[in-house]
Amino acid sequence: MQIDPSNTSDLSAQIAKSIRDAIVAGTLPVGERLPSESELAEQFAVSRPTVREALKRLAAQALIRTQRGATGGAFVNRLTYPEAHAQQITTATLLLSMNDVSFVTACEARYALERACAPLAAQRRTDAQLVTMQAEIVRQRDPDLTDEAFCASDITFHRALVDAAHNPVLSYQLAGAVEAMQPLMNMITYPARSRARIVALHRAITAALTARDAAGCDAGLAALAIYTEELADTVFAARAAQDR
Amino acid sequence: MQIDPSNTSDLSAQIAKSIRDAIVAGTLPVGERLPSESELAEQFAVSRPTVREALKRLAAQALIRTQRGATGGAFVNRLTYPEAHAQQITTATLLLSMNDVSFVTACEARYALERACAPLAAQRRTDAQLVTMQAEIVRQRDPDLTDEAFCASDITFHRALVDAAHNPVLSYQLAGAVEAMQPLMNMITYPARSRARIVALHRAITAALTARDAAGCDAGLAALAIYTEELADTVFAARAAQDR
DNA sequence: CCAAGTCATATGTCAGACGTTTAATTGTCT
DNA sequence: AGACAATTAAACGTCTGACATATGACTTGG
Repeated sequence: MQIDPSNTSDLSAQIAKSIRDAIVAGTLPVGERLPSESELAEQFAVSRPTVREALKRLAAQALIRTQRGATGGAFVNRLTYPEAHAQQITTATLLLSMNDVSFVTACEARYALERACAPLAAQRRTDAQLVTMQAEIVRQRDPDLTDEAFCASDITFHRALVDAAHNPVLSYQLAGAVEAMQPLMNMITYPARSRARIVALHRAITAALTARDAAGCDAGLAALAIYTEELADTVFAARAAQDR
Repeated sequence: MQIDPSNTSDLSAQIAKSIRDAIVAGTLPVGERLPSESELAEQFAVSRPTVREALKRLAAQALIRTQRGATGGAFVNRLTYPEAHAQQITTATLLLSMNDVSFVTACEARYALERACAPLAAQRRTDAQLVTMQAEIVRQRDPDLTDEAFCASDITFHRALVDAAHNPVLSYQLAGAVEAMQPLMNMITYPARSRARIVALHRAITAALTARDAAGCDAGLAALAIYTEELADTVFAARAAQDR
């Protein structure tokens, strides 16, 4: 492994890229121990702090993990679903919050993705998912529930719906997207949301899933999407009136 | 901004988390310049290399960008779609390659996601997307095309399909997933794939999109999904026979 | 008033050192 | 001989101080 010595700056980025490429290409398999920091420094002909900066970059992406001690070092990390999921959420959250993504765009994407797994969920849902969803519905009917708790329950409900598809890749993709969008959606729909209506739709979706009714599940999600957009319209109209 | 001084290790991770939280919370808005490395070192009561490691972690996630020179420093970066997209691809690629994701699982997720945007694509596709898709079909009919080039063309085709939904959030989510899964799919379907059949399905999908026929588009994608699974069965059967 | 040179600032990099963690090795005692 | 305790070595985590380099701002001369 060597880097371009002519490029005078950002050595740590070059080294990080070099190692990352080796990992992606499979040259460094999962669990493999990288050379020690001193050895890497010698190989790349840079100082140890520079190597360390490169390793920190990789650690931030969960590509490696480090261990101290005699048999310590940097090891190629197996990227787990929870880790990838966490990265997905932060990235998506920042993307949404920093780019003035309109509410309709986010909402549309969220429900399009969620409806994508409705057929699979209807086919494969287990009792565990149904129990989770029903429990969340019970919680959501409690009038004393704070708005924050209602949101959290909503996320759990939809997470169970996604998990019912029993496809980890879909779960990873969708749950990340849904969770990242939820704060945005809540922020906007808080003032106008009618819990009763939402709970009714949640019940309808759960019932469809119980009956393994893919079309019904899809219809429920579609209705939820429409209702959410209505809410957004109401909120935006109210804001416009207030600004006047 | 302060950190827990009792925790004796992983100071750079703590500092990175602290700054990341400030960015996510909006305390540090986009474009804002962070204090200089020396100032941060003083604030957190650590040395400059430690601060630098923390900053490199954030840079690896595209949360900040650094500039050298007199008015330089670390600035909160606006996360753009291309950046998020690139991160998405590396994460998803590693997740798939490191976790023995079965082909059917990946394939199922990929087509479920792609079908999610079929209705929107049928409704909103512009001539530009149709032109792109038709051009790729022409290229794919060239018998001299290498397997690699055929793959690349396939990605471009499906990317145009996704972009036709005209929802940047969907594009970011889906294109990342599709691109990450493509190598896996190609690796498995290479030996058995019939280009003529694939091109025929691509033509059907493009025709449906031209006619703004959402159901037809969905059907075409469904057929492509089924065909891909058939291919996988063939390949796995052949491998099993070879192993005997 | 403009242009060229100088300066200050901040990042990028290096060298060397010390502390801490951890496991393997060694040594001693039962 | 075997088990437990002390030593040792390897590696990461952090610090100090320094120098190199890029770049905008200031100063100065025409």
